[in-house]
Amino acid sequence: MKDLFKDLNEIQKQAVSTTEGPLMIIAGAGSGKTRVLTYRIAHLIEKGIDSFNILALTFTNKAAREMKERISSLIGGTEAKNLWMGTFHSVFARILRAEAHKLGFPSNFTIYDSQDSVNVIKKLISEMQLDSDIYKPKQVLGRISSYKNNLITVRAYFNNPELIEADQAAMKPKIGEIYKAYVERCFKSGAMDFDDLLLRTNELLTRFPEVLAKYQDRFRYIMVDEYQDTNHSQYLIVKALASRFENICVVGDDAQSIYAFRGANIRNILDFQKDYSDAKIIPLEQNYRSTQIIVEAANEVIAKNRDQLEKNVWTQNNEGDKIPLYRALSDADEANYVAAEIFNLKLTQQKRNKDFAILYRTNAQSRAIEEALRKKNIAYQVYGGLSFYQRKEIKDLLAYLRVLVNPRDQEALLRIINYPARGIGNTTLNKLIVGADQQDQSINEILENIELLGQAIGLNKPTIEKLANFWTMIKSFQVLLKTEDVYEVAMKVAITSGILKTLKEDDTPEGISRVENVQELMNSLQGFVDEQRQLEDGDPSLNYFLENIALASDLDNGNEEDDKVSLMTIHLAKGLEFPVVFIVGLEENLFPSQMSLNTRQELEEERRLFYVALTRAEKKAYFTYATTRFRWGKIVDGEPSRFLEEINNKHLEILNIEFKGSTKNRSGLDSDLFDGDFSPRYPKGPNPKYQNKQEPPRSPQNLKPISNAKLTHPVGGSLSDLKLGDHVLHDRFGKGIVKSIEGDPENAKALIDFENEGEKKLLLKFAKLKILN
DNA sequence: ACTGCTAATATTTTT
DNA sequence: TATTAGCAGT
Repeated sequence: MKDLFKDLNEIQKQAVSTTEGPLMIIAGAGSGKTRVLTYRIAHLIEKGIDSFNILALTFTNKAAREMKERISSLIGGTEAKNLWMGTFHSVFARILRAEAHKLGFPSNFTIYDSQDSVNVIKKLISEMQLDSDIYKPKQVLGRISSYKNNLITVRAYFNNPELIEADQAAMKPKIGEIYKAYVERCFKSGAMDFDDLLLRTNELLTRFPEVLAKYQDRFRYIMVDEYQDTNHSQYLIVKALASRFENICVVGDDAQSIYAFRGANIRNILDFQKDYSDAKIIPLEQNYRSTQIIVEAANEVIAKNRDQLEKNVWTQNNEGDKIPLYRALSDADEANYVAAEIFNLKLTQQKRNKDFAILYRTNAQSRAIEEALRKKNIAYQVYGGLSFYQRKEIKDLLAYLRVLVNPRDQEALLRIINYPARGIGNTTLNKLIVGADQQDQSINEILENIELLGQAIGLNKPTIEKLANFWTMIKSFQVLLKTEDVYEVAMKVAITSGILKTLKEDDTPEGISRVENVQELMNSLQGFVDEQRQLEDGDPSLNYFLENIALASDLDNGNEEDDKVSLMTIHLAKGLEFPVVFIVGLEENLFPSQMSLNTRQELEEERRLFYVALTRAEKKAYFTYATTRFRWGKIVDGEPSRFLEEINNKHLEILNIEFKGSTKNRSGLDSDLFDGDFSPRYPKGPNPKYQNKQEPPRSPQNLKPISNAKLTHPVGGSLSDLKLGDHVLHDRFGKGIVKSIEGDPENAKALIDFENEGEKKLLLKFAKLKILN
């Protein structure tokens, strides 16, 4: 235990020690927000508040994990054990599992990701014989999502003439019908989508006062991070839970609100004082992260926004380097510049790969950069984009696992019923779907009794046979699940179902990488089982594994120890910091995005996004833009982003152009603005015409990012002579010291204090520990 | 019922 | 441009 207050400045101390009553902390970029939150929780626990009574909601699972670790290393011991900390989605998914039966859901309900949702909608649209050109599944889902986030249920929708008229005016009068069918289908499948996790929580808390009372009583101290990015649904949950004790602390920065597109409502933070009239407001304005130049440049840009709270972010840090601005001839040239610069800084300033981040507006921009980094042999990690768990081969295998847990999950069932091909075609499927509908049963129930019901719904003998075989196989997996661990079952599924065999038949590079991906999934299952078993309160169930991956973000999959350059969208970079940050693609119509140029609000969100990007940098930031770029398969011309002009030139180091910052004349084909004088400091990229000819074959390493679980073998042999004070090494948690050992030799547990992860109780039987002495 | 081709679609951001 | 879904032919 240490003196919590000595690491804090005066204002931070106030924020930490104000524990009672509503509190809003307006935390400017880099002002030590995470530190304040962790210290505040540690302080609460030290004061004697049971960690059981504390709820902390974060924006990513990664943030939650890191904070929890920091808290336990601050206060030591296991006092923080009962602390609930996680994203809205994961915390309330857990609560919903416990209470699901009240809402008519099974407790092992499936969580649909957006892909699943779109697929369901697509099927519904075709079942309803609607034109999918008018009802674009993605758009429809977006519409439904925004209803849900604003707590407009199906019934509320049909009671609201304005909404109906709006959809009619948009020539989409059937939206309500689709919404209704979608909700019913999800319910029937025992599934919730992302928005449901919040909407159903609201339903739970309003319909069952005793449930509300229970959680109100439990969560006496509530903290919400990134409050500026909460949506209405989240806002109502927080408000309901906090209304009894009103010990609610929200932390946020209106200047960093970047999720309006998915329903985030900046009013939540702007109106906090209206909701809690005795709320205290504490502004954290001193930036500890970035150089003066970075802070000033960021302030200059954000000042152009109209909607914001008054705030003055400042720093005592060094002035730092000016921000280089590089004008590239093409996206390839831009990428080569970035790669060359990283190469140089590594040589001249002993920087490591992981000191660098390259941030872009859209995922598609990573391609060119990846190529340039590969040419220079710089290790990198791309976050986001098509995630590992969205790959087809992975989704297929996961669909099997999902059906084992929740046989009602129709989406998963239909995905695998004829994969690998087993002669169950569309005709059969249609009969099944129609039959299930007529009998008012779900498809799995039909399959359960296929021998009896098969003929009734018009199936012939051989088909019934095939379906029965399929279902017998699924049931055998379910039996296996009772005795074997998740990894064993998944392995069995992959082999018995024929998935592995089918994939292995394809020996093209893509096919090989698919097999590797499945192997990788197996590794991560193995890792999951190992890790959960080692933890005293671990949960190695398949159900928990599936929930974890459904709610995992791509950030959760990186491996901190790897020395790699990070590539990600600016959205993903929120909350992170890096010594050197490249912000690339600073062009009009790209950043700000052309989709955002219609309204002031949208443009202001882009500007906040730029602010977030720039304030990720600690020591040095770089700007680049390209005058031509490959987009939609065409070369398009680009002009420098307006955000560049909003920065005072004295903060920029303009490399290879005459850049007239404040000029308003951006219309001329920039020949008069930027003539000649390309600095020869860096080699030019290849002529865009040729750039795809040389694409090196994608090495498999780059295709399997994700799992950090490597198949490891137990080290060190017998641990029976492990004793107090021993230094040990764990392949996941790192170095630690043995604090205590308990239990009989067969099931001995050891409490180990890890240097970086805090204390953990491990089962020696499973823990792969190496004694270091 | 399966295979291979054509056509459409995508590129704003994601729990 | 790159991927994928849907369709038509066998």
